[in-house]
Amino acid sequence: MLSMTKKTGYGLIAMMHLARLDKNALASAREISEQYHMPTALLMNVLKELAAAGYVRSVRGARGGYCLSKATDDVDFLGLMEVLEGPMKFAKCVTGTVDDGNPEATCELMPNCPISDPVHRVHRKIRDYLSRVTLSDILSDSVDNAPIDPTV
Amino acid sequence: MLSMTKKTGYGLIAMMHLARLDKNALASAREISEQYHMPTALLMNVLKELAAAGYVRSVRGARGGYCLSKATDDVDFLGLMEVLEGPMKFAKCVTGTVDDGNPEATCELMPNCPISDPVHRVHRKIRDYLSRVTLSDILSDSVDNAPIDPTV
DNA sequence: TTGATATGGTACGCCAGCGGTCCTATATAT
DNA sequence: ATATATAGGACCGCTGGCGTACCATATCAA
Repeated sequence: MLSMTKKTGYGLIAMMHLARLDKNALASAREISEQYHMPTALLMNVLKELAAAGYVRSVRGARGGYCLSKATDDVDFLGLMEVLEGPMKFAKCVTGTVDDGNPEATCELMPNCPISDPVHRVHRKIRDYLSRVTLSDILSDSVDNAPIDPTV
Repeated sequence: MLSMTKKTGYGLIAMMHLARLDKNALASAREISEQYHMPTALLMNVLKELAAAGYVRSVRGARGGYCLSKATDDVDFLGLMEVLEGPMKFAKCVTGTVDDGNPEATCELMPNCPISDPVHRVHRKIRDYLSRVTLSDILSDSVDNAPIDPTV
């Protein structure tokens, strides 16, 4: 249904929280989860994944926690989503990384799928859009309202 | 994972096929499904739903079948998707019809969700984009490649 | 009139993936 | 030494996507 998962939502909230911390400050998974009423154990998993992907830096042990490891301008919505959900696929037959190498990723069912081309274009368009939405945009609540160019 | 369902893919292919028929010609679900190697029973269900929603006209009985009941310019991707998948929800807490009445649809978890606003904007942007992609665009393979305005 | 062919409507089953929990190991501040 | 934190797993229930099946109804053709 074209929806992002809750993990992405939790991750986004956590990233926003970390972005607002003072320099060199840390926040623990427990702190964040309680503040925003998110399931603690689940947010822990999310932060682990974000740490493994290099989006946040972790400090272990008592008084430990997480902080951002990227500038907010360098964090994009698509990247965050793909860390937590795997490669975006607008259609099942569309390979993750904008057709990584093979432009016409073979459809499981049809050798030459009649809708492959337009679906790929829509896929790429949404993907590009999401990759341009940064954490800065989200923090400043300045997500653009101008309509996306409708040309298919 | 932001993906459309197979039903939508099947529906799209069927609509394309019907759009290319001669005037007053019909095509049966069986014909279409066999031509594009789609599961017949499933495509039958899809066409039933499209007929109920007024996207195609049905003729029952032997030699019956389906034909388009709208101009290809009046069929948009979003509408088709929503007929077959239900209202699009970029996030679980986003109500279907672009916040039908209540602009700040209440989040199930958080009274005032910290990401509600930007998520709503992204939701609306993708939704608007998809509503501007028409069956004509898809048929003519002219789906726009210009990037979507990145302002969040 | 009868049979073949088509849609209308609905119910059902399988299964992957999402959402969430829990356990053990490791690191560190007090 | 203990409490607190992350690291890295395994595990599991449930929803939703995908596909099948069944019966009723409509229509063409022999």
